[in-house]
Amino acid sequence: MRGMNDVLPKEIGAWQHLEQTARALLAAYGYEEMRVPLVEHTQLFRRSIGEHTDIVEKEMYTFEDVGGDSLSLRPEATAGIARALISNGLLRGARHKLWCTGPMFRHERPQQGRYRQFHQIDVEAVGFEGPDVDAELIALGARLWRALGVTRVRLVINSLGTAQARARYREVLVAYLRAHESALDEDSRRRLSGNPLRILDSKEPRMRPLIEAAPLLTDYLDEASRGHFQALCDTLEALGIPFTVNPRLVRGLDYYSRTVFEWVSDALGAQDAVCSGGRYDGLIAQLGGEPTPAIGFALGIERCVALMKVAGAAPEPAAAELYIVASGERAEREAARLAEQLRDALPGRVIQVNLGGGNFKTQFRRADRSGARLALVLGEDELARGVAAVKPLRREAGQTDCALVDLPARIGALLAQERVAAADAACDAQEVAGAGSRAEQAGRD
RNA sequence: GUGGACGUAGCUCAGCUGGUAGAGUCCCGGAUUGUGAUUCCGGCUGUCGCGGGUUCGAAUCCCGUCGUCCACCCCA
Repeated sequence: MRGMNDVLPKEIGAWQHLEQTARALLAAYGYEEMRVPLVEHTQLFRRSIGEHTDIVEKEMYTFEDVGGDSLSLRPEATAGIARALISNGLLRGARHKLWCTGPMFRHERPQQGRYRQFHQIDVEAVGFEGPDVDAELIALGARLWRALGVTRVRLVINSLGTAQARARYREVLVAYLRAHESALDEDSRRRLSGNPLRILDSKEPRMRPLIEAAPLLTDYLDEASRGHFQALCDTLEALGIPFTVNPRLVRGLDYYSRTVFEWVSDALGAQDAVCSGGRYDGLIAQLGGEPTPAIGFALGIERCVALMKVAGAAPEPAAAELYIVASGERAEREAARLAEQLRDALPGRVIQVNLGGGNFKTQFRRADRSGARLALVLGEDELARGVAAVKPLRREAGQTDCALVDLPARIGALLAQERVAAADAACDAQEVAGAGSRAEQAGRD
């Protein structure tokens, strides 16, 4: 399927590392996981995201179910979460810190970092009005990058003000753009009536001078929004989180108000936003719930994984630690028994027993490819003597016999030792690589 | 939705102005009948993306289609 990807075992390590890191961090900030359906009534998205947005106009997977209802695969998570809070009666002045993860669907032309089925981690703080929570969400993002070792991201923020302030600005902007209508490109002319603020985001070089001379939303903010934004900036500075204010950052979903932000990277090609969001103080009321302020963001998992790869922070899949080689019917049965015994004694260790027979050559080849640091050898000789041979596979050392009854303790100790050796080797390798890149850097300077 | 590049072995790719497909790697076997990773020797693998057209003859030229990638657009 176009734009739909398989995540293979080779890459799943990065996904799991991201998910586990985020899960732990979110729990530590007091956010609770929730899950909502992949499918909602089409109307929910039309009303929340906005009729004139590209997402609703041309990117939704919409279909009629057997009962005749128009349903859509969710193109984003916030609408579904807002709906869930309303329909489960969870508002009534309550406050919620929530998160959710899963696939989203948009029918776009795929390119780097943009897929038709993509995955997000979505974080929402509902019922919080002040700028303190805006700063907390951004701090959470900053901490996630640090925890993942992702470095090539920077924070861009802006304030859209209240709906009223934005409406006022919109009139001014449209008037300005109409006055220069002949200078607008085709896309911008189309957006003039539907979504004029998005014109400010245009990458068309011809449009640059016009956009730069346009009136700024910042100058039309209401006092309360201005204060809110200033407080956010002050808090970010106090937290030592660098940011830039981009008065032309507008976001493409209609429900945003006041604070909007994006974490962008120069390492992702044209799709440079890894994580972005903003405040949506009016959305819940608009969907029929009690007026409740809220803010949230979505992190693109595929894009984040790409950044982890760039940073060399994407872990390899876990290698085997012990591989059990056995030759002969009796030895194979004994190997299966020993493997289970070792799994009891050493939970968490990756123990693979040779499956499907094969001569010693074949089995040792498999042992090598499994990445195991130790091989346990069980043949007729060993069986007759009541021992198994233990052979290190990753360093020069002879194999030694070990009585079967002593195996759990012995293997446990040896694997611990091997782990230390592996960590040392990795450390050395990193130092060498580090020295290399430092040298390169010096060379460039 | 628009534009551009590209689809040849499991993978990375070569294949000239049309003459019926090749390298490296991987995998398998042997050297070594109880020992991997190295070395040497031998071997397997193809609807040349798919469909049509031009031609005596198409991987090669033309058209269509599907897919991948990149950019516009949009956004995570």
